[in-house]
Amino acid sequence: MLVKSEQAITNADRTFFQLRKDIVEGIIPAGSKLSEMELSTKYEVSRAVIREAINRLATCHLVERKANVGARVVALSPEGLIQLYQVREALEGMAARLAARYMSDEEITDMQALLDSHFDKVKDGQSYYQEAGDVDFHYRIVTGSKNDHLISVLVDGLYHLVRMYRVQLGMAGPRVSTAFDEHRHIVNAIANRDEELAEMLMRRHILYSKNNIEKKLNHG
Amino acid sequence: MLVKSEQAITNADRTFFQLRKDIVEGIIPAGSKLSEMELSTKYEVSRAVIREAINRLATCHLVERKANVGARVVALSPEGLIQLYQVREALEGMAARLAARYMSDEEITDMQALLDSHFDKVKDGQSYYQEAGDVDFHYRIVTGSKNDHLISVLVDGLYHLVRMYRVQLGMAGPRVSTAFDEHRHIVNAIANRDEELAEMLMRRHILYSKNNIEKKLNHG
DNA sequence: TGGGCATATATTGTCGACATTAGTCATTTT
DNA sequence: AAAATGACTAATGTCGACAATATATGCCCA
Repeated sequence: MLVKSEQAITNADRTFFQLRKDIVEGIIPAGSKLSEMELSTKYEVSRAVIREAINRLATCHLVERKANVGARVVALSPEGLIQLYQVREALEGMAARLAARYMSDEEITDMQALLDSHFDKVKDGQSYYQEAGDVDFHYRIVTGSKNDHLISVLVDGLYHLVRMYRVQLGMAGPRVSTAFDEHRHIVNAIANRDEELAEMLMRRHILYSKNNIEKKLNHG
Repeated sequence: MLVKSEQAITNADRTFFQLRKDIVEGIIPAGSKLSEMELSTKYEVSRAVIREAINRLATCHLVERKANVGARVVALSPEGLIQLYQVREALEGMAARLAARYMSDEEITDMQALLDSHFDKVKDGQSYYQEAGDVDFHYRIVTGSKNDHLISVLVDGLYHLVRMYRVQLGMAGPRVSTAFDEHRHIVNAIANRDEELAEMLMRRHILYSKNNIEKKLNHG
């Protein structure tokens, strides 16, 4: 897994990261109320830093805040999941297109190597790396787009919500081998600088993921 | 112009809206530093509300903040503009697709009427309404997508940056009549529930806009 | 008994003061 | 003389207390 450049400088940073982690992993239940006083005692910081952390979480769409009332952790719903994947399809499709245009040959080579190593690990049945591998792949494509807005919206925002759904609804996969083939085809399109195909394949890849998760939501 | 549902409840809200307005309209110059103390005296509120307002502006990508250093208004650049329109193309294309799927017949009828009224005004040469009409049209499509993420990212975030570029680089149009035809075609596609066409036309519409603005940037 | 109003309480919003950090400038040392 | 180091300054980060608001409680009245 890539080491994120998110480095906690200030207390507000640390508290924000910790709160986000606890929300994504369900330690703080979805839909629950966030009391500033309560959290400030629990995390041993002042209310000001809690407030800042909550405000940041609100911009990630991980909590919803109402003036003079307070903040609640978002509720997970099938509609929310569908909307999330609709946006992912649009943004990551564009990211793949831009990656095909802007990624350097070296970046592409690295990504191919990354895919090879992931393939070996998955072949050996190391299911632990499945999600990490998937995250890594999408992360590379997005950063390869060289588009700051795209990167920020996806990496700082949507991906945490995606992970929250995965963790709390227990979506570990499978769909591993087929997803790997799809990743390969996308990388090939990018290596061939075929923007059109890269975008189309990425959009279908995300559509398939959505359908897979929806199926689990309904039948599982 | 639609009345936005953004209602200022708290002082931080008011200060945030005011600051955003002043930044978008260039009253606070692009690239300039935002001093918390200075602003707190200027806007007659405490540093805490200024801090919250600045944090919110940072999530809109209107200012950039560095820990222990401060915040600066974003700098306008051709690359930034291109990146902005790349994201718009992806998101509004998807919005048009979803609008074709989810908008009610009544909403579509209203939108057609809106377009008619805009056409009359533009035909009479009321150039004042050109930008307002364009904003209105895109706003309807986005909200018609019924996708909260899409709506939030575009309406609360990117559109203000778009307006900042328009205002400060003096992009009033023309391209009015041709843009109107494009709007018509998009609405027709939505009325026909043709998702594929609606997305494609919207993406081309935004691409044309980008090319138009780029041309002005280079030759004007 | 049920509804509406006033009070009470607990939470959020706001503020000014203190702590900490980054940047600047002068001094010192090689 | 140039570079490094140290204190100084001015900004941001953090805190606890006060003010304003929303919700809950209980009382009064129809």
